[in-house]
Amino acid sequence: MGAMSNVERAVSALRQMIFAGELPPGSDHLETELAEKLGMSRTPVREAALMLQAQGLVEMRPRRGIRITPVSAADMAEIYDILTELESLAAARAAEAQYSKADLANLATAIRDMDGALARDDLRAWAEADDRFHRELVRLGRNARLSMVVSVMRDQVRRARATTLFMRPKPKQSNEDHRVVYQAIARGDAKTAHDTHHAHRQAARDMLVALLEKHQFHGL
Amino acid sequence: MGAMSNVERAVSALRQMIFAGELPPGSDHLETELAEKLGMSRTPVREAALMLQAQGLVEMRPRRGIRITPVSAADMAEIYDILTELESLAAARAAEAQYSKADLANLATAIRDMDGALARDDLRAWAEADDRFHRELVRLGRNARLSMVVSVMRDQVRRARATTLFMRPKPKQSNEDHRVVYQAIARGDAKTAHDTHHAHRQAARDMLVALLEKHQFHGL
DNA sequence: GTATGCATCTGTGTATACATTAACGCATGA
DNA sequence: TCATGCGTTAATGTATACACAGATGCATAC
Repeated sequence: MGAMSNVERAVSALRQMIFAGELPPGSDHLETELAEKLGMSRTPVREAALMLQAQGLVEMRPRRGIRITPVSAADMAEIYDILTELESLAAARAAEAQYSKADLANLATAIRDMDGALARDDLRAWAEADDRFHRELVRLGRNARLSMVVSVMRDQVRRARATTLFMRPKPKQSNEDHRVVYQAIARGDAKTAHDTHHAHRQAARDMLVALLEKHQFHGL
Repeated sequence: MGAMSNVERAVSALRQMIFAGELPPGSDHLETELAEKLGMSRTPVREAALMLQAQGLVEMRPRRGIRITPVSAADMAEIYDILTELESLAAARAAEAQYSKADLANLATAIRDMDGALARDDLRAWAEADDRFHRELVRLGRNARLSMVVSVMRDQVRRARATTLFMRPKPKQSNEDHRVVYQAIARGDAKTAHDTHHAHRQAARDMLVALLEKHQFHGL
């Protein structure tokens, strides 16, 4: 049943609290404090923090506590640059892999869901489906390490998105792009898949960074 | 003096032992065993292992010990794909940054050192200077996260290189490429810097993967 | 000879204790 | 008022203890 160690529990709990904003960016938390809150001893909390530190979600500073890493607009630019390159590579590789329509079903579904969510003005559902599309795209690229790096970066993006989702223009062009990428992959056109996705991400990057800078979220 | 924690000591010591082949890929080691060898208790060893695990150098499997991650030819292909994309981006960004000749001194030195090493047939010195060139290139790209990801990937490459260095053809084209990249950066030509470096890395990838497959280093 | 179950044993996951050392406040002096 | 130094306090880094669970080997049954 409880086939889950305390370390794993601590990792999920801390992640959730960070994404929910319960542990705000820039805030410090003592190991003892978190241990008590999670109902376990310091040891698993420390190990969990170590893992989250490796993913850039927290920083452990001796005697100052575990700090929830703040993410500035400049940081987000860095992150998006990496995402752009790696996801585009994944798109190209996916196109080269000669997938069948069936293999691409998840992609198609995600696109449809985004359309639906957009029609209903349901931005949360849109964001969820968008995430799903990008995750699936990377998976199809068949590079386990790339997937891991991307997922770490995406975690950071998600933190920023929580606050910017309702400030940004409606993602209309976005779905056009997804469709082009999908079709390019379906017909094995690696260059188009790559370049379209690259432009897609770069546009998202510029929009988001501008938004963050404008609203001076210099350390969210 | 000893302003270095046991965890830090354990991390360096383990890294060194891994790179030196003293802890061979695929081998398992109990926490107690390593703790004794390093002259400390299990706690810092565990924490060090956790960090190295996040970098993909070891895997901790309950009750089976700490395994030194083996790297197959397929793994190396994955790793090089990531390196190729991210380093090329760094090259492009470096070109955009309008660096002065003085800023690029380290690059120039590395290239000169490679020339010298090649003339003396000193492959070790060549590899060291090559590493230096690539590290500096990434640094000039000014993306801290990218630098970290690349450095993790490069650690893996280094492990494979140790065994393949003396099997590969003399890296002659290599230095031509470096020179072109350098000049492109110097004159602010991002596209040439990017594309040249991209091709450079891809060629290295293909050569190395072929070499590894041929010699059936299926888990070194 | 092979499969199945059980007992043993050992390594890990976690809690806890403790020494160290950096941060903080206060007092002292300029 | 502000800087400097010292003592106190408290958080961490590390060691250690211990319970649990999974692996291993053996015995037994088929």
